[in-house]
Amino acid sequence: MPKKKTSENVTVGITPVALKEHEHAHCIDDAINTAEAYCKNAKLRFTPIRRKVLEILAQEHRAIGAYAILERLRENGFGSQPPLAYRALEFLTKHGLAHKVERLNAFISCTHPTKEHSPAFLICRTCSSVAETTLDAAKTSLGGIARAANFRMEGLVMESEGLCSSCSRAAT
Amino acid sequence: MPKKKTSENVTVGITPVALKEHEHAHCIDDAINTAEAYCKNAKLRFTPIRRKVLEILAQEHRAIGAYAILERLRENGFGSQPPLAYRALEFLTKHGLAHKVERLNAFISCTHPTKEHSPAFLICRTCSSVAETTLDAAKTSLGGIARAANFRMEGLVMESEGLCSSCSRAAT
DNA sequence: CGATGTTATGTTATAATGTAACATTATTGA
DNA sequence: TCAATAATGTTACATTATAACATAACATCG
Repeated sequence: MPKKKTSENVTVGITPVALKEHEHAHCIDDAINTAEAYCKNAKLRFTPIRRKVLEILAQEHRAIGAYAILERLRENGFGSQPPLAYRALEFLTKHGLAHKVERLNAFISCTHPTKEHSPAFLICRTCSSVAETTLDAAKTSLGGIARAANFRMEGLVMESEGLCSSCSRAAT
Repeated sequence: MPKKKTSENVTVGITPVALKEHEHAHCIDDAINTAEAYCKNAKLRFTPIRRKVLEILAQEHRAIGAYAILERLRENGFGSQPPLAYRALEFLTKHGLAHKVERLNAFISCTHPTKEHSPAFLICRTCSSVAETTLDAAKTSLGGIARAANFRMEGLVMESEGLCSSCSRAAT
């Protein structure tokens, strides 16, 4: 992350949503609260381990690998067998509360939960920050090509690796 | 693949380039010939193992995992240690002669070699066919967002999973 | 309540994917 | 032909992910 100010107030350095300087504690609270409300409404069980995994993810605007999550789980008194992490991640991604960043084989908490969307990511190769934005898959250029080919799109992975604004400036 | 006709003449069922019924032998020859010319021109070494890996990839309009490639290499008298496959794949992807499909952790031969491009893929979840098309990364919706955020895009992963035309029809 | 079906978790084992590191061989170019 | 570079051979291991089955928690309906 470009500039760390305090553990509570972090500069994130990309625009979409993980953007700009912000009270980062809000991100975590928002993610948890939104997930809680969403699960309650949809009659899904927001269990302790699922909550903890989302908390872990929401603590950073970066993607985190399953085994790193697993380590954090262990530190918090949960078991440390891979299925624990993968099952919680499956639940969170299935319901749009988190996403997998394919390019990194790692996971990130969603910054636009509840909204039906195709996520897209800007991944900084220097500071590892990952910013999420949303797309209408059908309106992308690939959507047009798919339509012309009678290909029925069901999911879209769109991720760009490069340099975020801060790191790009620093690299000059 | 939607309909197999003969080993030489295969219906591929998506439009972009792996499109339509075609003399599939041409795909393989083209891939090899283009790669050979490209390497000669760029003074790169198109070694036997690199050639064989490209041949293996070009035999299918599907993505193939590194270990499946490795097995094919072994059948052809090459060694079967992972680095053999990964090094050849690194060479081929670096020079745009093949691509990695991130969603599948697998590789596919490029159908638009030599042209500088951002590849994009339509992946059929039923028949596993993968069709490649090209994009101008900067002109995608994510390109616009990146520009607004001063994010310097260096690479783009764009992959859609869904149903190809044939499988979509069959699923009705 | 209590039986029962369903969902989630615990646990072991293993599969699949990918890389580091170093030795040897081949090729290039002075 | 020598030295530098690039490619391959080889061993070992790191990382990511899942199968399979047992137990526990929860829901709900009689």
